[in-house]
Amino acid sequence: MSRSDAQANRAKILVVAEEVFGAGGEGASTEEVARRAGVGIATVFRHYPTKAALLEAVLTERFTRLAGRAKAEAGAQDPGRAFFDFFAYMVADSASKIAIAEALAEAGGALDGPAAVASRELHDTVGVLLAQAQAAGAVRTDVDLPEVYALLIGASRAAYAGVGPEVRDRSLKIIFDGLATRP
Amino acid sequence: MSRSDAQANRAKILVVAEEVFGAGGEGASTEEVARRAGVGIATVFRHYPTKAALLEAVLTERFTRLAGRAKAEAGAQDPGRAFFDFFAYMVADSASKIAIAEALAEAGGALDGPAAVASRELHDTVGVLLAQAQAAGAVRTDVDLPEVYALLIGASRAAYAGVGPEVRDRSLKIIFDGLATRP
DNA sequence: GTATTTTCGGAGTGACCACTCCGTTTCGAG
DNA sequence: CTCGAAACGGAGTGGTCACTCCGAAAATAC
Repeated sequence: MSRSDAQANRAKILVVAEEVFGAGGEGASTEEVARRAGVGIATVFRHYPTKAALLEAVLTERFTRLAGRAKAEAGAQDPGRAFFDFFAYMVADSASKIAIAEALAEAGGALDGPAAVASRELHDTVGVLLAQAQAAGAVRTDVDLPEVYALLIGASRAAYAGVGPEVRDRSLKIIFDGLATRP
Repeated sequence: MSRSDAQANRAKILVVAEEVFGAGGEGASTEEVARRAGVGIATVFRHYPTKAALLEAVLTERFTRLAGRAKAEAGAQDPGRAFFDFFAYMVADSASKIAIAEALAEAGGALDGPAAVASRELHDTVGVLLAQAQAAGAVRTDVDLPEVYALLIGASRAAYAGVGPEVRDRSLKIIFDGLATRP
């Protein structure tokens, strides 16, 4: 059993790290995380032995949360709406999370460990949403998961740039029009 | 008049820097550039006084080249085709050029100096291509330059990720379908 | 061919950052 | 309250990287 103050610190570090890496990308420093969490540097490294481990913990947390949200949508009564809603949600959510978008971009390749598992889970759940939306006639049946996922990644990364919410939404609308079945 | 060997080095450094930053992003080291160019570090810094200056030179060069290509397309007999061709060309071209895509993403905001001028020129020329394509009836008239440019940036950044050419082309096709006028 | 001047190379320098060591503090069981 | 164990903070360490200094080398002028 670990001490309760240690558990609290561990949790706080995770939360702060998500903010810090979200704002500054992978380049943000561990000291910044420690400072903003109100702990010493050593405490961060005690809980997460390397910077990579900390980043992995952040990503795992985030992928898992997104996958959970996607799964919840997967039960919806309107699969078309569910698909497009989740797409828009994830893009908007990534707007302040560079690290996530960066990691997503890498995810095809090099990730390993728990984060890779969580990433795959997210990927697969988006696949389910897509299949359901296609079955319901809301999304063209001649598009496949790889290109849809690529669009999702691209829109997420673009969303981080100086692009405001209005432009982001208009961009999404164009993508959605490209994905939707023709009336 | 500068010595001819110095001019040759200066040019070679620019070319190599484009490769190195293209492959490794802004994080790539100046020493790497020097090594691959076959010159000493001091030589790089003599020609480009800071790393930022070197990066700016690379970006300026690249933006100017892209803008030139866009301008050439602007005279084409089929403006719709010209617009979509240039869009696809730029995305494919960015696939091996992270630094460019990153800089494009920033371009709304913080760039300054010659690179900013070149970036704006590219932006404006894309605007011309868009307007011509719309006038020719190839692109929906209810889309505007900001969202089109956002899509261009997003697609360029996504293209760098592990996404292969086939998936990239299928993603582009979806975007193009969203941009095209309905039959 | 020699003198002069430009350019070169690479060993330094200082700042930054991931990560470690250890004396001190704090928790919680008895 | 007391005491041992668990956890903490922050000064230190090694490595990396942007950038500088200066003696050596090479190019043009004559």
